[in-house]
Amino acid sequence: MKDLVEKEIRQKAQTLYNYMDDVEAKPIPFKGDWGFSTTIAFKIAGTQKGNFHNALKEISETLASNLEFGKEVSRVETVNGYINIYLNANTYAQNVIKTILNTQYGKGVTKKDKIMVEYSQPNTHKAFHIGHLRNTCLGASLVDVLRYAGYSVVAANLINDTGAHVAKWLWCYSTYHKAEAPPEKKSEWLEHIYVEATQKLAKNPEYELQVKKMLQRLEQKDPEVTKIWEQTKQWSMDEFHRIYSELGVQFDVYFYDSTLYEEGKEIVQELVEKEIAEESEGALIIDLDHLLGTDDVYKTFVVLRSDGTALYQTKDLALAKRKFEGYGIDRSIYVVGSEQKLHFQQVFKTLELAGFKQAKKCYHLSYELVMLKGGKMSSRLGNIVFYDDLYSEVYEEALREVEKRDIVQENKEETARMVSMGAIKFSMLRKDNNKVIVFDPKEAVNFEGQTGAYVQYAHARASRILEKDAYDLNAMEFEELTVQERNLLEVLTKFPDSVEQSAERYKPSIMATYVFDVAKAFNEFYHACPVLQAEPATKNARLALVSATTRILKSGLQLLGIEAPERM
RNA sequence: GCCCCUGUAGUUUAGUGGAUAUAAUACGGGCCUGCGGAGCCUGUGACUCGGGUUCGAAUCCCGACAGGGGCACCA
Repeated sequence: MKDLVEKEIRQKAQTLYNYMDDVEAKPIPFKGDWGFSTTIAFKIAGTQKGNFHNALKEISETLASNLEFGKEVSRVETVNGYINIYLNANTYAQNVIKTILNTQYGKGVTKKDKIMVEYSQPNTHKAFHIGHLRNTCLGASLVDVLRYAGYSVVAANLINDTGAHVAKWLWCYSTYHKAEAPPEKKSEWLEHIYVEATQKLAKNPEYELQVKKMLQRLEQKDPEVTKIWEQTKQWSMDEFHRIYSELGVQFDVYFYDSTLYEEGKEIVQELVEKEIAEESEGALIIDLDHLLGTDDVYKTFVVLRSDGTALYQTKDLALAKRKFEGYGIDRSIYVVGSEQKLHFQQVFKTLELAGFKQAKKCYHLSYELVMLKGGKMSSRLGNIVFYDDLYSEVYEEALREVEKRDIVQENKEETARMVSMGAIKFSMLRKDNNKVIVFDPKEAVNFEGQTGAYVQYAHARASRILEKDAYDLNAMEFEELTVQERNLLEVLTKFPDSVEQSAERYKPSIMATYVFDVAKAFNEFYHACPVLQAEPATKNARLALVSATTRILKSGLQLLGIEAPERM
């Protein structure tokens, strides 16, 4: 409908005023008025000479009187230059509900771009913490949102299974924990050894040499080291797969650092031959500012350690190429924390200098950190909040809540699982990417207000009504629509736009906010408008409306990776 | 010092140039035995400051101020 309104305005603006730009219709911002509004008269008046306000008045009135719509529009009027198009509520409501129930509402048209989204990127030999959780929720949701918006998407993960942190871990393990097997909680145990290594090195810097040696042996595929590495790495991988399955996250491709550094080193050699990379203090570097003619922006970029071992950036150069060459993608998105912004600018600029054409199609989707009240999480300080601990705490709280209600007799554990997972994911997604999340344990176990549980609850309530009676779409007839019905319907019609916005701007937070708005509108409707007790005609119409609402809630939640329980 | 991000009710937050700034939470006051009170209604309360662009600025530009992150062999 919005499209139709926009199209009609665009057409008349063209024929009457030769106005070629795009036209946007927005909802009339006043409570109780249902329809669309456009500010086009302001824009046309702005291009004309003479008195602005006279022109504005004349244009808006001429345009308004020339607009022609079908029976879904009740009237058109102008107010201070705004042109308001009021909807015929009953007819429009019927069409909206039918569209929602009979089509894949909000599903974008198939787009030609194939996009790779790389996210999660856990480090083996370390624990999965709430920082990874934000990344993983964000990436997983983005994949779903982009797919729903019509893109073809490859979900990729990069396992950081080699490098300095692994060498540090292996050193500590083989000198102090030789042949030790992990306990049941592998994740935490792995992390402990890493922390122990860091502490030992801080106290005795002379051990650094041993770690360095370990890294070299690892890269040279020393059989003894490789054997331990493979075994211990597997423990990490087991944990990751368990966690991904709990989160309901799936990847199409797994990349491993350990399979990238050799190719990375070759690329570095080419860069040396092209005189892009040069030697400095034994290491190979790229003086980006010098090459690009900038001043202190891109800094120097180290691409190979002085002992010949690879860095993260060495591998990233190879990975960028492998993505485009191996998967036929048009765009490559890296979901990585904002603290690595400079790193990716350096990687992409280097690729550009090296003549890699798709360098401009690489995009670092940065998001802000998850912090604690006291500041950053750090292994050294031992203040990391692990995913496993967070989950069990929230789960216990959800289970206590569930047990208070006799509506859920069976599947208490399953319901608690859905609710706790929903709470965690929603809290990770509802904020804008570039805002810091300060993790608060009290807030994490809260199921009131702007939370996943609130949205799920609305869905459960709506589902329960539908269990109790059936409706006939063809006989749907609204009498006078109540404010709450109109408001709910208006919110429902915004779904396609929210999908598109989330996808184009890479912001699942838009979908989270949207889904909350739907739940809010539904709860208001629920209290004001009886469904099952209403007169037959109204009951039928309201049942259809409730049904449409559950559809949207479920689809929206799904795009966030959140399940929609029917009872809770 | 340089680069990036963020400044909106006490706190958390929506808002990619349009009318009366969106919610949550906290605090105060209410909700009839009507589909489930993880809910609803109601009151109090906000655009960091100074310039500029524009018919119109929370939104764009410039400059302050405040917080966070990054800047050579970590990822």
